[in-house]
Amino acid sequence: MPARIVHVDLDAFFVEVCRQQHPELRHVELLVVGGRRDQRGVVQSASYGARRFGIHAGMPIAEAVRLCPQATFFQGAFAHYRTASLTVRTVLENFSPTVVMASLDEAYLDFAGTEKLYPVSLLPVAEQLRDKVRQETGLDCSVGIGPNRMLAKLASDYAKPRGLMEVRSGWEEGFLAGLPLRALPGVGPKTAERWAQLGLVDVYQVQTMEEGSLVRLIGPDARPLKLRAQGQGGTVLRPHRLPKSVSRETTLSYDVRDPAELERILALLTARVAGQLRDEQILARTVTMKLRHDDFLTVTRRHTLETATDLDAELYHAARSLFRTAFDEVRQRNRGVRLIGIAATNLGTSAEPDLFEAPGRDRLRQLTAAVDKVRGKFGFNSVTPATILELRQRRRKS
DNA sequence: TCTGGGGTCCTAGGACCC
DNA sequence: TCTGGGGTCCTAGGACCC
Repeated sequence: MPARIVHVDLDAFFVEVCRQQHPELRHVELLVVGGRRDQRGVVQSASYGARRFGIHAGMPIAEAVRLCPQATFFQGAFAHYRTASLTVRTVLENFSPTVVMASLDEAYLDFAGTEKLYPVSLLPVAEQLRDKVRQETGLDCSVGIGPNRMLAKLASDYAKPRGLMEVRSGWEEGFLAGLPLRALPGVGPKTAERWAQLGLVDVYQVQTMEEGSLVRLIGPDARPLKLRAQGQGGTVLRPHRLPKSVSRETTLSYDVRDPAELERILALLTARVAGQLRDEQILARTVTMKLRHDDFLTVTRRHTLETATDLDAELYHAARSLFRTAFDEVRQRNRGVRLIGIAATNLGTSAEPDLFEAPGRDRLRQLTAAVDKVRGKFGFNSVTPATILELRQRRRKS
């Protein structure tokens, strides 16, 4: 019995959520969301009208401005996206017990075991699902149905916007034959370009080529590519996975050369990461610090701790010494810093307390718990390191 | 045109151990 | 004094996704 996976993809999600939150944007046909027109950044999502000017997600804001100066540029709020996404999820949960959000605007649903209920096609359910999402959230979506995740997703891509598409088992190769390799998940711009240089552009070519020739042409990627071109893909949906990393990074509005200022920002980002770790009851053993020089050279430095932690002070201690090492290079190259970030990886649960905790750590933990309590009541910014306060005041003055 | 922020997964080399 | 092979952990970087 082939699996039955449904992929739901919200149409222009960020744009539509912004319209809902800001009525003055409702009738703006050329709307670009992601940043203001004078800000550093990239397009998060563009209205279908703006897309006709060639604007798409991932494009630098400055280029979008050049392509369509008359468009409205808007920066939305993450909290609104998250709320909308949770509402959609709730609607979807009425259709299947297994709903896995792949991102804020995408979900996979498992319809295994519904063969008696819907013996031939899931299209009628998909239609109900689309209408229900529209009715409950005001958002449009496209729905793809397939015998695995890859085909369900490609089907929803094909159906966009507001469409439905089902790839029944037996039709996989026929459906894929019309697509470029670039459409396959995992084939990004670099890989597509490399293969194009070798004359390999379309899925159809991979389907018809003998595996031996394909191996000689592109090497060890041949076998997995061949399988995907034939329509094979994962069928298991795994909900509630422990995250592999928790990170915060920020591109500064101007390039910074003062290490003290960067350390203050690093402290703030670290506090956010540590707060999330405690929220989710996760401990981290590895701290990664990231710097992007103003010429876009990007450097990471990481350190693995003796003992896993979720405490600001311990994470920051590691992050700061990594920063100091990495900043030497910035100085030697005589550059500024464009981006700074921190990631916690090597994660595990903090379910059971450590009976052999180092002395002194207990007090640090109590202090942190007190801070979390205040933040729980009054918001994250109600408690900040003194160094951050100074940063805020300076920003306010400038 | 001047390139976000949050992630996942993979590779490759070196240290270290048996 | 010139050396294996496998496993695991660590670091750094890169491709990719939305």
